[in-house]
Amino acid sequence: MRKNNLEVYNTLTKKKESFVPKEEGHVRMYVCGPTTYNFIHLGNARPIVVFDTIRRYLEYLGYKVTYVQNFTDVDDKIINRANEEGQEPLQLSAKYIDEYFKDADRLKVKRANIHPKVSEHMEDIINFIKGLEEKGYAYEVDGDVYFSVRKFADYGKLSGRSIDDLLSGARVEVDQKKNDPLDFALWKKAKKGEPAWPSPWGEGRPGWHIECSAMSCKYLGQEFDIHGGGYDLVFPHHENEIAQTEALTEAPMARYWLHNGFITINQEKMSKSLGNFFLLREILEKFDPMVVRFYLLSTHYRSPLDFDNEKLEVAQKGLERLKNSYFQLNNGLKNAGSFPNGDKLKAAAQKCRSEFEEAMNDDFNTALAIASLFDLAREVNTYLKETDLDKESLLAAKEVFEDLLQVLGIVFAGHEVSDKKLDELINLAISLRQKARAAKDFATADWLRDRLKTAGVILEDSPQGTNWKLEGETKELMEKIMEIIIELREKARKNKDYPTADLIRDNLKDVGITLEDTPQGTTWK
RNA sequence: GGCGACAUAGCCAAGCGGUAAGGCAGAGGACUGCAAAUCCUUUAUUCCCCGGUUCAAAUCCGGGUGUCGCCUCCA
Repeated sequence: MRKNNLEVYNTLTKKKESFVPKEEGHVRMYVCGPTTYNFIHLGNARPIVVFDTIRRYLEYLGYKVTYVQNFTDVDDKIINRANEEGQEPLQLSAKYIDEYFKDADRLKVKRANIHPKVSEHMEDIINFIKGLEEKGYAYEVDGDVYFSVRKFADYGKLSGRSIDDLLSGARVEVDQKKNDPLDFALWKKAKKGEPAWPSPWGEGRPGWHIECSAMSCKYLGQEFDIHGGGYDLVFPHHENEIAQTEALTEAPMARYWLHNGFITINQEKMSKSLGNFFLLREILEKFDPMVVRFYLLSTHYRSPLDFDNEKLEVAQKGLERLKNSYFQLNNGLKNAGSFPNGDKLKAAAQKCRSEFEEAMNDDFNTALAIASLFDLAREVNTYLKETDLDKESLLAAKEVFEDLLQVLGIVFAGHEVSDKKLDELINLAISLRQKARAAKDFATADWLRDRLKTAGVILEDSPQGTNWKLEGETKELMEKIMEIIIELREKARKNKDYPTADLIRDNLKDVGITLEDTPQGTTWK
């Protein structure tokens, strides 16, 4: 366990507090997940990434984390959508739960320990409501069950409003069935054609808020450590959860309430009702998932984050800088030895780690934490200009780099490989050989054929052109062929045959491969 | 109408009482056969405005102005 003095901003107390879990060394957290009637949009992605990062940092500190994220799979919007599409509601939501995981996986969001669904917790929910009824906090009216808000003295403590404020600002049409306009539904009587479950109050389904109370209680118990979600859940969702849970258990529901700010478009909240939302997968068509993740973490989680393509492009460039540095670091490691010139780098690595931790300890300030990574990248890049590289120092920097990227959930993909690219590369190699043959440079042509053969690409010349066969895995083949092409270009450069060298570089660019000449040799990406 | 948040360079964004991080963009220079990448220098006498507290304020207090959010489903 790392020593820490983590402070988190608690919506409940409206200030930063020292973070102390109820059980030493173990953090229990619950994060409100999506209602699954569509693909997730960027606004949904923010809390997912933010709380995943918080979880990763807690784990980095050495805590055991029990992470629960629910799916709301029984809901009006799901039912409506399913009716429109002539589908079963639960089928529809199951589909979007699948799709949710596809998106979350691409963003490198770790799976929760438990992903409870409403549809699978009817008994827990019903028992919870029964308990409230027994305690006098709930009442039934014609198959509906409501929570008596006025019976719960602390109502409003999370969102900071009084019952009178709520009444004066009420925009809701008063439902005559309720005893009090503020009361909210715990259980809704089934309408015709709706999914319904049997209950002591007849066929019906749960209200929205009760699921989180019942499921968090079931998996995390009383007074769990962190309850998270978007800021728009503070009222009424979380307020109502508190009322239900605390009325029943007579214990605090959660110790720390964390809420992330909104994604905005032109300064306006991105939301389904405004229709100004972007589906995550639309964005992932244009941008690497890691760029999106990096962008989401480049601002403090409680601040609003404005979205447009340009901002993603900036994030992309920034991440690229880190990525270049990280890969050049690995490249430098190949020929590193033991030299006494790495003290500054080692110190920088250590400084980076401590600044990163300090930033994260201050209410998960990822924006500041990322800045420490940029500082390390600069030191690494500077050190890489040395002719003698010290392995131990490079490894120290690499370890910090990797540990911290792991916390952020950023993974740098290695060389992108695909069969299509492999084909293009081989065709390029063949055309280069053809060029040599045309120039009667048979030495080079044969050299190329032999080297390719060793690599697993067998060329066969025929009157119709050159055919080829492959032996081996795509990834290995690509690495080897690149090695050969770079070697070929190196030869040309030595002979000051720059037109050929540049032609090779340009052709590679067309395939989507960029060459970089460094003191340690040429690398590609 | 009630409640709340925020305003920092061309853009994004930290800092939240001790004399303005970081990224992107721009300018100049270095390296390079040319590129790419990288490095160095440079870019806010000042943090929306006006008062106040303090030896000291972007940071605290009061008053404006502007933007946004919640009070209805929302992450």
